[in-house]
Amino acid sequence: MLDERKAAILRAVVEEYIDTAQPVGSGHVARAPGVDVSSATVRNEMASLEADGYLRQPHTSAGRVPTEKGYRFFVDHLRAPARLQGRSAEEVRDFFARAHGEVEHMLAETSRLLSNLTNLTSVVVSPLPAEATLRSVQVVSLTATSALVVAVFSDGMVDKHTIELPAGAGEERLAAASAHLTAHLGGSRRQVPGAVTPTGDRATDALVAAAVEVLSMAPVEDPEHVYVGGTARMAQAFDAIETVREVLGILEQQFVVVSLLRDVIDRGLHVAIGTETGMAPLAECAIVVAPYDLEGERAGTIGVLGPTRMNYPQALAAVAVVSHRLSDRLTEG
Amino acid sequence: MLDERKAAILRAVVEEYIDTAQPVGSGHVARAPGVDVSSATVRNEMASLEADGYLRQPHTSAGRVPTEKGYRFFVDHLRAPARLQGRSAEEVRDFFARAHGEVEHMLAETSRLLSNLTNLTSVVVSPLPAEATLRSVQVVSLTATSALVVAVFSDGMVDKHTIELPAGAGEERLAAASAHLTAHLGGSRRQVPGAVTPTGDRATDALVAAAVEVLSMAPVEDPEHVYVGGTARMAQAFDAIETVREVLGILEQQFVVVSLLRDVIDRGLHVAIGTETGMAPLAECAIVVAPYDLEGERAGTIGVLGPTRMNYPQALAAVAVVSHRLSDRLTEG
DNA sequence: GTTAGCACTCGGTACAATCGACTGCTACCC
DNA sequence: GGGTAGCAGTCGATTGTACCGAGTGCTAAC
Repeated sequence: MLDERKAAILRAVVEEYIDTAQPVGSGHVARAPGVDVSSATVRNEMASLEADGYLRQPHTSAGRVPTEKGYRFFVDHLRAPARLQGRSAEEVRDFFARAHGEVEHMLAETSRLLSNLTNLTSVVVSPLPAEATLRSVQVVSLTATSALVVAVFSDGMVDKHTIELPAGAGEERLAAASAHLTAHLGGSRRQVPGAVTPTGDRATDALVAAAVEVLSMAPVEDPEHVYVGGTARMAQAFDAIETVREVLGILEQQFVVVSLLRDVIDRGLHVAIGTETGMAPLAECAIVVAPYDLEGERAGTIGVLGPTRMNYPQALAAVAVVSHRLSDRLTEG
Repeated sequence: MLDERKAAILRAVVEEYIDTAQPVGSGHVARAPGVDVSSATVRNEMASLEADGYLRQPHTSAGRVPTEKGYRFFVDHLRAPARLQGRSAEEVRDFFARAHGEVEHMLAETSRLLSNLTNLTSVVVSPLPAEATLRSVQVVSLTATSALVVAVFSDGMVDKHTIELPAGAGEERLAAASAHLTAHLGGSRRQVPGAVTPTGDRATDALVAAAVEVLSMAPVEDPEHVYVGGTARMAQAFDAIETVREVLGILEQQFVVVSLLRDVIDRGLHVAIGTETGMAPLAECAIVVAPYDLEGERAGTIGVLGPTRMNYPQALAAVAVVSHRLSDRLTEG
């Protein structure tokens, strides 16, 4: 553990570096509020902090830069939980006041909001629909030989799958199949049972079986949705174009992004810094995440992604407030 | 119009520049196949091409670089319509052979395919559903006070909207409303009429009216979908990070992207180069687009976006082949 | 009309000198 | 003993200079 003075110096270095992106010298730190010693003393302490792995010197005769360990200490020992700035708080309030429409639409907009608030790239993962129950199944003919199986879940999600129409399936059979499916599958979870009791009518049963088949393989087809916003801000954060390219490459792989966020949450973290993310291309990035609830249950995750020298207090505050408000909005609306 | 020799020289400059991204000198051009004159002659011709605005000199003692006008001439006078490379053609065939699932899913995958084929950023705009007719409307209760209105269209698209449930709307009323809505709206276009003949039952009519209201304002809520893929490749194309940032900023505004593509198509173009795109931040970009059909009607648009020095023959071939195959797949499947 | 040859231009690179923002260390002070 | 002032030293960044080479325009010869 660091004594109070070392902590204050480390804090000053991190804050200054976040602000300027330049190595921080002892002079600047000595001038910082909360540090009331001379630059010489600061130098001694910084040498000690470097020995302990909190700081790093890009080269002799340069200032210090925080290491991952340094950032980690910084976020673990933030003074106040940090409220959102006046303007930003207002923006969030306005947003949720006029938020409306379907869940998907709102999540997409939320991603935009987060990105605007933090000036970082944002990620919103849609709810894991494990908790939702099936409310209705409808088979609607499209052409003479194909139909659409539409399943409505209690959380407002809709799954759809095209099927080939078995021969001899008239409108009345479609209606019968729809009614039968809704009656027998209604209330079940996303994982639909593999078979349903027969209706007695041969052609209807063929329809029902086809519908059940596509419904039961739903999870493969339709993974959780990810809304990524503000990728352009990634290009501002780094001046090495190669880094930008790598990070964008990661962001394009939705599956990777989802498991990244889930992984961080599962480890009980709110912040993952550099290699803590477990992904090599994100060595120079950090993510700040928070889960959001739907009807009291953990549903999805929101987060922001930026350079390790992001403004952590601001990002934490934004993510926390938005996840909170989003939870409220989703369960009440 | 350019004589044959000037055209050959211009072509050589463009091809070399696309390949190397370096200003092209007279020596390289003289050595190019199809140009059988000395470098001195090439110099004279290049000076003339520069005077006519086809080429540009970054500085006095540098080689030449094509201008927008130069690229334009190049694409307008391509020798062969250019088939796709062996490997790529195979990739496209494989893709459409195993393509399956819903339209949305296929379009998203198509975007990935295009991006892989061309090594550029790709854009796929989903079909304008003007031609689709309404097949079924279903009102499904979610909670005690809210329900979901699910509309199924003949092209397999599904619209959904949550509504507040009027008091006293039991399951049987929901069913009645669903049946009534399907009966009276079935066959209509995306633009739903503002009112429907009453059923005679007060509570059911309230439900029907609420459903019709959200359905008729559908276009505002749910604009055409855009699938953008391979944004990471944008970061490879430019070394000025500022350019990357601006272009990514554009790509995040779905509405802008949609109207950009539509605008190009409407002008009867397949390629828009630099300022031809009409967007200042895309001054260093070019786009190659093609419409695709659904049941014989123009439906949506696909395209690629890259630097003005992209490989036009390859991009044109890829976009053409993919749009063609996609049209086939959509109308047959 | 084409081409060889030549003088000239100018960006890029390599190298040296200088500058300045740092550091570590030592000596001194309370 | 802990804190501090002062000083010598380090090293990236900047500036200046010389040079190289790719490429040009022009002229004279074929």
